[in-house]
Amino acid sequence: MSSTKPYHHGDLAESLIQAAAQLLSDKGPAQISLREIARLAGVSHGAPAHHFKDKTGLLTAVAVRGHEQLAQSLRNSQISKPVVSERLLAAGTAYVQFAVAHPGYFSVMFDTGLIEASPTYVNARAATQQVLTECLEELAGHGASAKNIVGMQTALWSQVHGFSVLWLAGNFGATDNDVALNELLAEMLRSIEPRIN
Amino acid sequence: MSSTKPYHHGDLAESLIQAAAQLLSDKGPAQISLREIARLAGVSHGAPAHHFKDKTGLLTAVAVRGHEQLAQSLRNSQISKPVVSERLLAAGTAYVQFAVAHPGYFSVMFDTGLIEASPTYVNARAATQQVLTECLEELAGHGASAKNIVGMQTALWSQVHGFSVLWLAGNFGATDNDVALNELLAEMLRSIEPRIN
DNA sequence: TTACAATCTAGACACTGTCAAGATATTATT
DNA sequence: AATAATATCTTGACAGTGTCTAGATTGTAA
Repeated sequence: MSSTKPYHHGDLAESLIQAAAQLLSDKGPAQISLREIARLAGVSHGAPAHHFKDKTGLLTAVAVRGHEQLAQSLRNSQISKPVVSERLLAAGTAYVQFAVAHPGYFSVMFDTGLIEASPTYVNARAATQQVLTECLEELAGHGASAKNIVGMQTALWSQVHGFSVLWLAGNFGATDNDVALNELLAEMLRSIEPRIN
Repeated sequence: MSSTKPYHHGDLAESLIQAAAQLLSDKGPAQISLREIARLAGVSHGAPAHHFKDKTGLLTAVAVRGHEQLAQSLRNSQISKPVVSERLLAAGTAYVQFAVAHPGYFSVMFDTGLIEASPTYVNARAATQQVLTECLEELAGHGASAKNIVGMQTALWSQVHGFSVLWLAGNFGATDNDVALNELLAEMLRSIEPRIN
């Protein structure tokens, strides 16, 4: 029986990313340590160094993973919504729902003080932004100018990002009330409309 | 001449808040230590404990100070703008300009992982929110319902907060280009309009 | 003047991130 | 198949951190 764990882990890099995401979700970026992540993954405190340059490197990998998942969520949100205005609402809702469902990932995905602007990260972040851009570009056929698109993407992105941050920080009341969240979010997204000029 | 510094500092609490704000602005919340703040204030590493419970307590005091200043900036932004739509634009611009001008304060003002939800802090944060509410309430006389006000405040706050966060994180390009900031911000605020229903 | 309290220093502790050296396992080469 | 080279992981060390305790210094009030 003696199932002593092997000296080599198998897929430690992946385990570390998942352990980090778990702890980030539980305690937030300010309360986690690299050594605790290693303990949760079942390895010694020095092991992570062979897969990630340092703590920042690991958190950057977590951020990249988060962006990949967020971009995918945004893409999926579009498919079943043929109407443009509905599509914007669906994408915005998907953005916020991702942030609330994965606060661990979300907490590092845009924090330049915790992560590193590596090419991989910059690309992953740009991919997320690209989905939002595509989402807005369809409005061009409805009278919006190219310059107007920039302002509207900035508006949509800022709005759903700000809502996510403020919600997670408890500025809109209890953070675990999904019904209240969806109501307030819909209320917010309904309270404005794109101005085509 | 021997101007040896006195054993008692004089106003250490205030000096610690300012030293913390300085370092927060320079290096961000993740890279600062309580001991370094104490060194910058010219006292030993144990001194802060007599004025703030712990590191979280000091950062909370910084957050309170930040909210006081932001609320004041928002109030000042309203006075010279009699037209409602202009007033919203002025308040939103003031919010973002505060965030960019005082990134140290802004970095802790909404971070529940770094600060403590003390009554003082909650009150200071509520005061900021109250200014935004007053800003929107004037719209009620122009056809907006009370329920609609909630959505619109959420929209305005989320938008300017999200813009601030995304800008500071470098998602809109260089973070030190004030001209580009004001252009993009105006473009964003112009790209939507309140929907009165 | 003398207690008393407030303020600050100094030392200790466990914990952190990172580095270097060594142990163990896998892969490549012959 | 035997051996060399590489990748992976452990262990120990180091300075730095937050926080606690005890003691030194100063201000205040009786």
